[in-house]
Amino acid sequence: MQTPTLRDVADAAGVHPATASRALNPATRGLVNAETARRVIKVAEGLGYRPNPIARGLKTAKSSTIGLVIPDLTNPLFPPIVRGIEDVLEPAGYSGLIVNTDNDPQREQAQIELLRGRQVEGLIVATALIDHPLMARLHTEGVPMVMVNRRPDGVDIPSITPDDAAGIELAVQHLAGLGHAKVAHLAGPGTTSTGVARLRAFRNAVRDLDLDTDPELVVICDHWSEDSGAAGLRRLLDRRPDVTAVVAGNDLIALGCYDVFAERGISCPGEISVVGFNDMPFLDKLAPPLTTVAIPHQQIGAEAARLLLDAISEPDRPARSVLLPLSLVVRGSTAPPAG
Amino acid sequence: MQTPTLRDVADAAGVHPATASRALNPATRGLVNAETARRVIKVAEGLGYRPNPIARGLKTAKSSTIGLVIPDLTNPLFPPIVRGIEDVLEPAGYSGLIVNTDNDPQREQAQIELLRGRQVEGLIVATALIDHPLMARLHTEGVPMVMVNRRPDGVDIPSITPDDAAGIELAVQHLAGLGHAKVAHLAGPGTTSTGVARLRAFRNAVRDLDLDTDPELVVICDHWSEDSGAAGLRRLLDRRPDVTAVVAGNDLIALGCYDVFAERGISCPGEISVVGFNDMPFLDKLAPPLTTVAIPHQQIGAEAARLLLDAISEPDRPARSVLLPLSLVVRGSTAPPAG
DNA sequence: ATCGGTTCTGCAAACGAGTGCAGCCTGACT
DNA sequence: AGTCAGGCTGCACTCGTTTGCAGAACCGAT
Repeated sequence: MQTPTLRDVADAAGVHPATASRALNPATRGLVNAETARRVIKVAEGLGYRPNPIARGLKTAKSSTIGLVIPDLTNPLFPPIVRGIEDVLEPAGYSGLIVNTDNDPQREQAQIELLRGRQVEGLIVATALIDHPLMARLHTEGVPMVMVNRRPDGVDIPSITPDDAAGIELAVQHLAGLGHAKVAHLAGPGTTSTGVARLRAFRNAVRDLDLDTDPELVVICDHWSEDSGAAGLRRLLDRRPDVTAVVAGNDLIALGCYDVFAERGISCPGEISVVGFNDMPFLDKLAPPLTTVAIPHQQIGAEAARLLLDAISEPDRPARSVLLPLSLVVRGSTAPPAG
Repeated sequence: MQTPTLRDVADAAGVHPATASRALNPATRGLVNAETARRVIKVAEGLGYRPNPIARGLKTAKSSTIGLVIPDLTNPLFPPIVRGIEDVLEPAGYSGLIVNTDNDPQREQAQIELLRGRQVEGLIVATALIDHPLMARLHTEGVPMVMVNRRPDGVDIPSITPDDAAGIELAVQHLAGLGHAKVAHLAGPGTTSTGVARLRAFRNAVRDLDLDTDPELVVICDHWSEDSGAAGLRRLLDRRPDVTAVVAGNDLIALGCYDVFAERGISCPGEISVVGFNDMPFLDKLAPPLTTVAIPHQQIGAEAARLLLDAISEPDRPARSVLLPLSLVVRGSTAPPAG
């Protein structure tokens, strides 16, 4: 016996499929006699009836599916966010379809095309660039979407981002408090909102705290990756070997620093302190354990999902954006400067 | 203008929808005049026609979707496997739907129910237990599925697993080669195939290499987790404080050992050497970098996806299972025993 | 007894694509 | 010229569910 269909239930209950449909759907249940409804429901349970979402989707033009666009699931930043998203989506009867773009715009476009082909009802996007024509276009086409972690400029799309400025301020204050005066920043790419926001916050912070404002203390990395971080630190050390502390754009960039420390025999935090950003898992097991700015990953995801579900159910509510608070996790990679 | 439908294409091309359908579908294209087909295809491209998979799925009873059942996406072992899977699924026109079970059988059942409700055409399951009635039932019901990483006993389901025995042998040989005689094993739970296979392999290896075979040197951990690993090592040290090397059931258990080392002031690898299993990302950044048995994560996923696609297209081909080769990655957590 | 109004149920038409079957046309062969 | 085969195309139905509309049954009020 195949999985029973609505018609089977209706036949077994002695009613018309339409009535069965109404009885089974909580929203329309009021239209049918309470007694009949009860009977239909009982029969449906007895048969183990599960409505076919494909058929329903065809009729209602809804897929109960939303697309998750991330750069790379393998990046430890994303799994917790994805879980946060799914934990909200699931009780709402939605499922998430994950695609990886590998930060390739071409691939991103293709993947989003694919998602739209699958009739997703909305998009949660973690690949935003500051200048992102594709996102702008989708937005004007009315595709419900929310950005996580990063956001494009000048487009009124709802977003959930960490409070980058506050996070960097926390990091710089911590280092200044330890006595560091020559603090550098390995910034993320200038094409991402997080990259520029953190850089701007860094500049403000060093100025406000009367630290060294030499522009040579800022190096912009090409990617949010270990390798780019390592390359950035090498460049920095070649220009300013006297630097005593580094605020990394994110944890991966900080990990790149560790590689350079090993390579050049620099002791951390003895000679140079490092602060990361994101608080990826297992950072506490590093040598030394990485001091970093912690963002509430799961909460970011959950909040994003909620926002998207809102946007889907009330399409013309104004875009709402949320800035999530974060905290500094002090571990072993920061210490007062030598001497 | 909404996304164009098959009827739109047909109208624009001046043919009947049925003809358009046949022209667009490579499998049936031979039935229509080559010239007509060309024209229809051209028009379809012009309009940006994308077949609606929901409608197609309704008619063909295929969803082009497969379910990925994993314990927890947040566990670093899984993202690479998932990527491997999706990299194969995508070109084949399939998408993966991920669910997390948190190792809760109740939740697992509910999630799988949900996946089946969404008409997935097959399942890739990473949550197998040795005794797993649910999987056995699904298998007899004819649900195409393949197991990754772990497999149930006594059921003829295709699976992709690492060669656990060979891996453990590699680890024990390495330690024996360094001069260790008192090697312990922190085994994973006996409810999982990997747990028992690795334990059995460990027992064989220590016997074959003439090492200490004291059963007290084996501790079975309740879960594949840091905490369980830490608890296991504490128990071990209380019984056999003279142990000089530990083969951990997996990397998380090994990480738990690191916690105990810190807690009790034990130096690694000075006093105790540790070998992990799986080669999760970033293990090389630990202090000390963890020696571990590397499994080809992406390849496991890719192979699993291929096997499943095969099983879907040829349902009564006999189940094929693959044992993937692995290698030992020697890092800093292993050294000759003191003295 | 008639009417108006509920309350419930059934009918039938969708949604977008796939497909067996019938029928058209063309061309070739007798 | 008539027949037949074969190649294309169109018709109409189907997948499982939802939903506007119509009609049945029943109630109370006139």
